[in-house]
Amino acid sequence: MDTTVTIKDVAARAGVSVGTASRVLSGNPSTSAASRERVHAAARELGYRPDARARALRSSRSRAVGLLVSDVRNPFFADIAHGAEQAALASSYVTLLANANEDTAQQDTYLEAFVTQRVDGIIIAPQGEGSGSLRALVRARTPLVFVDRTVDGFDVPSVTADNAQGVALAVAHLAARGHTRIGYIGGPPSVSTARTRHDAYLDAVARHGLDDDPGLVAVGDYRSASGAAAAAALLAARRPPTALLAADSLMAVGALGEVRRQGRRIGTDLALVAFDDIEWFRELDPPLTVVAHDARALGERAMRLLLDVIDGRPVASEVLPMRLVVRESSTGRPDH
Amino acid sequence: MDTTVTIKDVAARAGVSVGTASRVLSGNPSTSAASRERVHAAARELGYRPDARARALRSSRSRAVGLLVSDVRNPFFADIAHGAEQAALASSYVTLLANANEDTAQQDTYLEAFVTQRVDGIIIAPQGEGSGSLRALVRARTPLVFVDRTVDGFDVPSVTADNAQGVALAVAHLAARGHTRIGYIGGPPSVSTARTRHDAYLDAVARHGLDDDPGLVAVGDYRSASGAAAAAALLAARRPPTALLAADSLMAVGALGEVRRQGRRIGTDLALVAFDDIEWFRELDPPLTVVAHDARALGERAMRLLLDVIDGRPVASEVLPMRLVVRESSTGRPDH
DNA sequence: TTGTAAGCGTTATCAT
DNA sequence: ATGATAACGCTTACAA
Repeated sequence: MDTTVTIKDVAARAGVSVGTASRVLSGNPSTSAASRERVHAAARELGYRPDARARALRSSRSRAVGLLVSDVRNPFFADIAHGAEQAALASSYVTLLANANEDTAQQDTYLEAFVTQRVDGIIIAPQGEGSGSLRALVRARTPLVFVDRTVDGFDVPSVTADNAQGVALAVAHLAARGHTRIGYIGGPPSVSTARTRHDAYLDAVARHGLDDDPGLVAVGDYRSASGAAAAAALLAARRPPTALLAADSLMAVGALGEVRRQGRRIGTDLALVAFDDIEWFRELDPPLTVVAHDARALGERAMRLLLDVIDGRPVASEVLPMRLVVRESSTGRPDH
Repeated sequence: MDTTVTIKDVAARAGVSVGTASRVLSGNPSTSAASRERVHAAARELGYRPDARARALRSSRSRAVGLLVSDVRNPFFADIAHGAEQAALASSYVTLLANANEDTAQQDTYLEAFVTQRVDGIIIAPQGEGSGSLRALVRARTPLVFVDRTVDGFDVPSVTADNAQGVALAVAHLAARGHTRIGYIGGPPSVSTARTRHDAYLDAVARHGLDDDPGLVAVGDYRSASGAAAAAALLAARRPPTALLAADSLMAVGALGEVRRQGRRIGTDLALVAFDDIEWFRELDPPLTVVAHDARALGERAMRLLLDVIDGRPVASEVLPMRLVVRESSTGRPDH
């Protein structure tokens, strides 16, 4: 029996009007202790569950927010999602998690779905340049927050990591250990983090007076296979690097595999530093040195920012620090 | 300007009644070519986005489904979520993804949220024994499907993997390579997959006439740290195992780390077989032999099943096969 | 403090 | 095929 209990049933059982029932249930102070008592009792007995959609329709607040990440299967974004979700839950918001799957078309599909669902706001780790749907959202003044990545020309509050600092730390660490030829495996130029990290790499190389051979740079797409390909390209060069810096965890894993297939050993033959601290990176052989950001905090802060925007509070973008975690992949003695 | 375009605006612009506009927009055949033309044009020009909440309120179908996984940060569940989401999208359903975070209380919180949102159905990878909320859902005849795990005493259609077969394959493989003492790192008994796998292990050990020493079994909680602890316990035994079978990917990673810390080498000193094929398992050193299931297919099939239930079509539970992927972690020569 | 009633955006019923 | 109109479950003026 699909007997949905409505507020009407609760009111009837409590012997009050629906108006009173509604006021009690939504915490309106204009209620007597007596009716509060009886309404709550009735609701409990009937197993009443308010209909969020009806509520939203009338009050034009859905208490639902959309979160669009570029790839849920990337542990980094899974952590962001986790952090954001927990923060939303704490403010009794529901999170609709969508997965763009590194695909601009799917990103737009989901943005449309969010609009259709009339979410109160959206957090997005944007793909490439701003799509039409994204532009439309900004024009419609939909509460919006960027997380991890940004898009040029969009005036949207964001929570990002200090990527430039992260790269600087990594390069300084490798330089201090005597490396002068640091190979860089970058991400897709369409993503803001990839651009920032690449620039920071060039900058740090110059500042430390290291080799700025363009052959030391290879570009991937933030996926495992591209990291392997990039590593292969860098190592095949006439004068190969003695250290590798990978701009993303999955590409680092790919590079690791490629190096092993070539019969060389990370940590001793070749140093490796990766972005993103994934839980199991410390379990690899050898454990990986990483430039880490707190992905969970990133998601949490982004959600708080979004709720501020929704409530009309003033907001400012945030940049979270990165830190270097040194493990064996970069401390074995390089063979040069 | 928060100018939300409603169907009323569209109707006015098209010069028809809202009834006609609604019929056109929702594909009702009782419409003339002329009005179809004009309504669609008006909708396009105005940038009309139907309000899913209002639609759901009136039609009592939300075209939204809930998906509750036990841990989004576990790659296995991320893959399930991905598969389910894609299948939902193909039938123009929206997926609300929630994360129980291996916590029964949060599981209930989200189940409540799903009810409040009036989703059309729910897919769940259940925690422990059936909670009150879960029981309430069954009683209310909410369309429900279990994925990966089941709960005893609940008559709910499910999509699971053939865990018994998977364990049998793994044990047969190790037995064929001469191992007689296979250490087993099991999951929490509160989870159905853990129970099934444990039983299958005992069964296979008996069938192959291997050592059934109770000291060869250790129990973890499907998280990395517990895998390390379990491995430590097994290896500290008077007569340690020559091979390890881990009932979960994260515990396998933990075990890997522990073995390395003890200065022993997986593949040569000790064989290791893990459950779940994670993308980067093949990049580990050595690459891991796994018992694999297609997590994405699991999610996809579960979603199809759910949509069948929602539409009142007859359904039957499905069991997907597992397969053994042999890599170096189990093929190095064991030292016995 | 409480009841009454309008209305949120949409679909469904019933005439026409 | 189309137009009025009621209804979905809820919140919120407005009166009382």
